[in-house]
Amino acid sequence: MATTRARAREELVAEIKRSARRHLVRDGAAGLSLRAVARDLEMVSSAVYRYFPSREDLLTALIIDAYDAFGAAAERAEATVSRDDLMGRWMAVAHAAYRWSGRHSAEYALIFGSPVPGYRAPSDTIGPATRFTTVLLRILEDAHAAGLASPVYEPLSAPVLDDVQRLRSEQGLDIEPDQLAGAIRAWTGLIGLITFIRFGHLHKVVRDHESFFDDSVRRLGRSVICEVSPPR
Amino acid sequence: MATTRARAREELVAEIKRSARRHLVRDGAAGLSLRAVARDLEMVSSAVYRYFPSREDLLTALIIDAYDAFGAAAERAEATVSRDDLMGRWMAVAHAAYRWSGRHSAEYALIFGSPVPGYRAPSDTIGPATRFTTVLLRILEDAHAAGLASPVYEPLSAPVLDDVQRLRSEQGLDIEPDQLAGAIRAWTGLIGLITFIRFGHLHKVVRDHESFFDDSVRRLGRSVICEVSPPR
DNA sequence: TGTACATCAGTGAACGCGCGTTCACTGATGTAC
DNA sequence: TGTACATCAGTGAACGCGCGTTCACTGATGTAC
Repeated sequence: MATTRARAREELVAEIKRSARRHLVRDGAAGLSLRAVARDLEMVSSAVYRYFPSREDLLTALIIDAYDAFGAAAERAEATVSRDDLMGRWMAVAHAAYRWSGRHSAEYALIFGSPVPGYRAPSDTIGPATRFTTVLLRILEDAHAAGLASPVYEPLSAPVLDDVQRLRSEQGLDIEPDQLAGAIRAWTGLIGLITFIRFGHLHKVVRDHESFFDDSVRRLGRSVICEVSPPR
Repeated sequence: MATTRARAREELVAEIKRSARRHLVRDGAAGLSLRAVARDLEMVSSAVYRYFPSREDLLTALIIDAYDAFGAAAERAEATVSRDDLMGRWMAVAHAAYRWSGRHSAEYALIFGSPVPGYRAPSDTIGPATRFTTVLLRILEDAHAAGLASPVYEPLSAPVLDDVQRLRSEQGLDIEPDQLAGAIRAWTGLIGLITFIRFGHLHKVVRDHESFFDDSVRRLGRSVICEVSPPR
């Protein structure tokens, strides 16, 4: 049974992170301040140190939470689509990522924006970071199994093939190297596209960002997933 | 004739920016400090105000310079390739952008990284920002003129078509809407890819970043430019 | 070419603010017997 | 169930540091006649 103290602790940790996330929006990661958070919660600044040993640890916790929430949003969206609608699953995940990046712009910038100067992410962040890519990989594995992986128009260059084969055996993935390379390109393209749009580089170019996103992401998906079974 | 004073002023403006760029590397945009710059140049902090009326103005100058240098690097690289080697021109520009982003990581983050909290870019930054895209567009216009624009496999959705047509007439571009949309996707893909790699998201995935970049960017290029003339 | 005045560069002090982190302490909660 | 001790949460003061910006001032450079 959790003691009163343990429950109070959990709640306060959550409140600190909530407050920190709010400050992130206004001041960015570099401007996140323990003192500001303490003021928010009406505690004395040194009290925060009972919960996070340093500013950097708080930042790490926020990064982990952000990766986790980002991955969870993808999982939820993907779960609503029928298993064999592979393109539908890709589009659902992509749109979930796009929407999440809009609703949590500061947290998105925290994980996909400029590296925070002087901050080195500890290894704890790796696990949560893979939650999102795992969803993508599952779609691709299913496409591979269903024979719906896109045909290869262009062979990989030798160094890329090497890299991909190493990754494949390291992770024990049941996908052809060409397809795995395609998956990495699709993933890279998706995050790159979201980052580019959310950081404002399309502002004076395109008005309807969401439609442009949809169009681009569908093409990315098609480079990896066939929508109709190939003729036998 | 430039007076002694005017020349001294130009030099000091340049030195201040040089110093500021160095600080950018260590502390990021949010941490850029006029006082640190002043210490660097062994002047009193208030003296910097003779050259830049505020921290924000210095930041703006750095952003303008960064866009400008980025565009200039692209221009130089593109100029070394024969005019009718369209794919070669695309690859040259892409690799120049990639190399520049590595050699000037702080400045790259300044223009393509997370928005600086509380900073609103003035309209002076728009001009320099288009220098790079102008290079890309010229390649595409030449491809169009030479009949080497890639075939269209998939029509644009209505809202994207609208956006692109508006842009085409606004900018007076001599490119088909489908091709222009492709150009925007290629540009977005290029910067998205560079950002993704430079901000470290491929670290544990792929070892040979440059080869992966080359492979991805070549595919991006092929979606817009044919390498051989289509049969008549 | 020489002088009178205007402009500009740089100084030094100050204002008012913020920050991360440490430390000795008080009082409350939890645990072992 | 009750007591003794250990653990933990939160306080308040302090250390030592940083920041942007303003302002009255001195002395050098530029300009107009």
